[in-house]
Amino acid sequence: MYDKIITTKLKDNNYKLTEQRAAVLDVMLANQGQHLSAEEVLYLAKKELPNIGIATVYRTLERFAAINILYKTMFAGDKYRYEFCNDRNHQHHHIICLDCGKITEVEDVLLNNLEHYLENQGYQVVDHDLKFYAYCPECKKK
Amino acid sequence: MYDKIITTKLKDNNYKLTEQRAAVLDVMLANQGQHLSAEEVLYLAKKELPNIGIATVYRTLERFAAINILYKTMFAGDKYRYEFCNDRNHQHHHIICLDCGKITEVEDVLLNNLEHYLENQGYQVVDHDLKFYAYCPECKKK
DNA sequence: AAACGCATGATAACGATTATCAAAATCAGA
DNA sequence: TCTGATTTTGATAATCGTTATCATGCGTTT
Ligand SMILES: [Mn+2]
Ligand SMILES: [Mn+2]
Ligand SMILES: [Zn+2]
Ligand SMILES: [Zn+2]
Repeated sequence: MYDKIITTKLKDNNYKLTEQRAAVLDVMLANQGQHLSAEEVLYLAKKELPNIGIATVYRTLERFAAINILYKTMFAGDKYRYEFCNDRNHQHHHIICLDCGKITEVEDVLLNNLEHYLENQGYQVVDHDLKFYAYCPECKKK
Repeated sequence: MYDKIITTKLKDNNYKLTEQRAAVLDVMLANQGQHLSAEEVLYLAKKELPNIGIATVYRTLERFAAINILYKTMFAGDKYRYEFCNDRNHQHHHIICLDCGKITEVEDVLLNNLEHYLENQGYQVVDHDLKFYAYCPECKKK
């Protein structure tokens, strides 16, 4: 029922798909493109599984992020947010509007140069995280 | 006694330089290139001013960051770190070694392209924050 | 059935930051 | 210089996201 890539990742990490984990996964799949906090995931998952607890949500999000089913990031130093991560949107970055808080996404293209440079310096780059703080077109007009 | 740029920024924001604030500023000036937590700043500032309190340190760091005397950033989702910010190192980015945790710095050069692109899209980019997670040359050898 | 191991949920603990508030210092005007 | 207003400070309480703990449950293997 789930995408083959997902079930493969789960199996490769011999990772049991309990009903709690399925509920979390369903929430994340149903909200692609959104950046949900653990509390928001709990709220949504309770609709499918009313007795699920916050600890399980945290544990599940953490593990899904570890096997790259989810992308975990923090935008404003307050709390982590999670989004479903397929191979299309894997490396993308965020523009956070300083006025309305809206988050939009940027493709990862021009960073490859910089990474290659660092690898020539002897680094082995595993990941990067780029955020732009800006006024979005709507807010800029005001 | 302080750089003219600093005193100007303080005056422009009619910002009184109390002995507590001077102690914090001294700590940051004496530790350029380091990324200090509030707790570490407190520890160091107490050597100059033993009665300074943690609340004042937080308040002072916050305000110095607001007028761009300090650069405030968070590396691993745990706590904020601060570093002195002059006009030379203003826009730079960090490589965090996933093994030893060492932080090194990257000049900000290749991001201008991306920013220009976003500005053409109607954004007004104010700041950006880029972190690389990598193995540093020493740790890569192991 | 018994023993094992992993998963769960309730809740306590943690830790960084912020809020509160009374006291102290500083400032502005008479 | 007195005086009242304003700002700053330090102790400490409160907040809040996250992690740790632990007893319970449940599926699997002997
Ligand atoms: Mn995103
Ligand atoms: Mn730095
Ligand atoms: Zn906006
Ligand atoms: Zn290293």
